[in-house]
Amino acid sequence: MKILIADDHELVRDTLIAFLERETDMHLAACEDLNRALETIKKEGPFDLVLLDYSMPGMDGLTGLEKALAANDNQPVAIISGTAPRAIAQQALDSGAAGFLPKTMGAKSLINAVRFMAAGEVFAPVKFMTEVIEEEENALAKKLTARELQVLDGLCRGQSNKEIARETDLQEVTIKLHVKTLCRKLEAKNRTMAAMIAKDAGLF
Amino acid sequence: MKILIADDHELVRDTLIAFLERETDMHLAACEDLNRALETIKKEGPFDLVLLDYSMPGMDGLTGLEKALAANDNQPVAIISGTAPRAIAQQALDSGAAGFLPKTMGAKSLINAVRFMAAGEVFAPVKFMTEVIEEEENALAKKLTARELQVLDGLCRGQSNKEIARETDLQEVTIKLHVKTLCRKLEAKNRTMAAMIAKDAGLF
DNA sequence: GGGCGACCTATGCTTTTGGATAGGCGGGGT
DNA sequence: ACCCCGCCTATCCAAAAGCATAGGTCGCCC
Repeated sequence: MKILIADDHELVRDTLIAFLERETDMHLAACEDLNRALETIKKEGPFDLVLLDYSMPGMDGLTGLEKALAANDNQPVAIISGTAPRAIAQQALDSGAAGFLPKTMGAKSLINAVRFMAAGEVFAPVKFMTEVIEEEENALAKKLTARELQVLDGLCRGQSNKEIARETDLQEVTIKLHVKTLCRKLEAKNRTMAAMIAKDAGLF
Repeated sequence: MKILIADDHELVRDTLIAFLERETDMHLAACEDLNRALETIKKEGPFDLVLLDYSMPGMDGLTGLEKALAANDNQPVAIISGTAPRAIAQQALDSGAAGFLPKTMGAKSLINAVRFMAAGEVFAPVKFMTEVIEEEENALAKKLTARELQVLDGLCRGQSNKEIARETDLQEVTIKLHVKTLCRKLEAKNRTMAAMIAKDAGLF
């Protein structure tokens, strides 16, 4: 099993290699930026798995991923990152990455993840992928008052102002006011867009 | 490493055990329903991983999962199923399951998944979790004509009828018509609800 | 060739939204 | 005490959305 690791932090490369070599029978290669990685892939044939650091010279977001995938005959290429948020992880997977590894992962889990991806499976730590969603919820939710959230919930269920007014025991005009401030705070043009933004943020 | 497998299909139990014993050094136990599984857990102490079939006598949806988690000192308990849809998988993970294994998984991947979960990670096959979304997309999308999808896209971006009309080079009244038929087909009361339904279905 | 469904347009009408402007009430901070 | 802010209400108006009804083209299938 041939694995290529590309990361500009020498420490990360070395520990990763040391650990994988000790615990598995994998054949490892490493380099410190994308261009060298691409060269190595061309020279030493397709790897069973390529690990790319997300913030590494030459990566340019996810275009580096696509280049590596092309170079490696569409064999598994995964992204590894210490800082990238969950949204990047999702994008990476959508772009055909074999997985996404946050550097916060335990070493044992990492080995298993590597085995997984080399076997052709797609891997992403469920914890990481779901945890951060809650953060976003709060980030958006804490900008809104309790009332506004209540009204926003109504919007997301497609209720009219009148219906929301009945449910909240307020006047219809008041709901209009809240809808307007919601649109301002969420930078939405109208109620529908506000509802979509709330939905996108994982709220409700 | 101690693993307990509970499945009412003897064939599944046997092949699983045979495979895991041959490929790993795990100590395996097996039983054919939830009650026996709970007894085994109590008698033979906490397991490093418990695999529960989702449709097995005594499971009663996910309450069986919770019982097993309690019995096993909150050590990893995972759900394995051949038929359960992705929604169940999500619920299971939310309820504290260590993972979700569709029976369609390859044997090699399965071993890795077992290792993973025994190590305390949460596992779910990304392919499975995202694939099914596409099915739903189509189920909804194929009820709609091309035009209607085009209009629905506009709704989801919070556009007004007029804006959609400009983009599609149609009259505003025509957009109104499509919105109406969309609401009928999607069983929505208004444009906002239609947009939310589309979003929920994973469309756009 | 007739029927049917997707698609487009039109008119006329009511309801809902969205926006502006203005004011009252209560709590928290300076 | 004063001001600001969240919250609620009010009135007026214009725009957008929703609904009904009616009619036209086109392609497909029996």
